[in-house]
Amino acid sequence: MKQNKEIVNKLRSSGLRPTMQRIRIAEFLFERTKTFHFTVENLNKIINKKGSPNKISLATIYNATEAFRKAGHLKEILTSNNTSYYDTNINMHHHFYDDDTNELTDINFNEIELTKLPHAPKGKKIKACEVIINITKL
Amino acid sequence: MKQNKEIVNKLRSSGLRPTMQRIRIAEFLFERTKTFHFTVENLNKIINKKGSPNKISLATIYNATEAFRKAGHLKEILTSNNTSYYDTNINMHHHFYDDDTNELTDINFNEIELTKLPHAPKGKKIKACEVIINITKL
DNA sequence: TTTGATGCAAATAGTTTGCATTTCT
DNA sequence: AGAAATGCAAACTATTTGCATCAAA
Repeated sequence: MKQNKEIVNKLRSSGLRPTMQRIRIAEFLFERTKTFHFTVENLNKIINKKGSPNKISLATIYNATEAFRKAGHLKEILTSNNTSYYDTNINMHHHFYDDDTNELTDINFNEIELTKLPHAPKGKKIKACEVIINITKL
Repeated sequence: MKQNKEIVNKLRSSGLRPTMQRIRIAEFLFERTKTFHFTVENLNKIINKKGSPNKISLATIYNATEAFRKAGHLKEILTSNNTSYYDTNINMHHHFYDDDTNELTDINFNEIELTKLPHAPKGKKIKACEVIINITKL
């Protein structure tokens, strides 16, 4: 098996066994400079595209994606349709949501300033905070 | 059929035929002072709870909810799970989303202050702006 | 060697669709 | 009458689960 030290360490240090499948998926997702938005179905098509060596089962792709999300390597994106979207950009950032086309676009976190936030209800703590700006055509 | 003038007018003035089913659903959703958050499945259970006179089919509840949303009487709330949530409060406001229980709670508009916003992409205008604060147990 | 991960298929959840029937205008 | 809405079941899509097998620690 090809040993990609960096990826193996990334997995290992998040408590994930570096299996062949996870390594392959992680290489695809994390060895890139530009942010990548995807659904599991997308990822499956790409990973298992014709000519790929060994197929990775869809269930495993779901598992790996979920494991990466739990480990903080992926962020789940809010949408109004019933499909989970993931984002390789785990930094805090916000989105434009186009009401006409249902498309999401990133907004850098420093383009928005939140100066007042409520307290979390008792027994709870704030984990994340996202702003969604709905846009429509003029 | 019981004739609820106010509800009938509300439907009629949004171009929706005031059918028995729509009137019953609309009465339940809109004749209240407190905001109500729901999924179609929730709404179905409530509308068709034991003892209810005539059953309204699930498909009709989906249709009516979507019709009300299109007419601007309901707002769809973005979440990261794969279920559509609706809100009877169509005014601009924000939400806590409890990652543990999947529950939504309103945050008054004035409890959050946004002091800096990006410009809308060209050809688009900002229509609304919402903040979702994810919370978890301590 | 034991713990966790994978693969497959079957199950489930949420939502949509097709079509005959009914209701509104 | 004509258009639109309803009800039901079947279809569909995204996701999860059960379980036997397999790989990593």
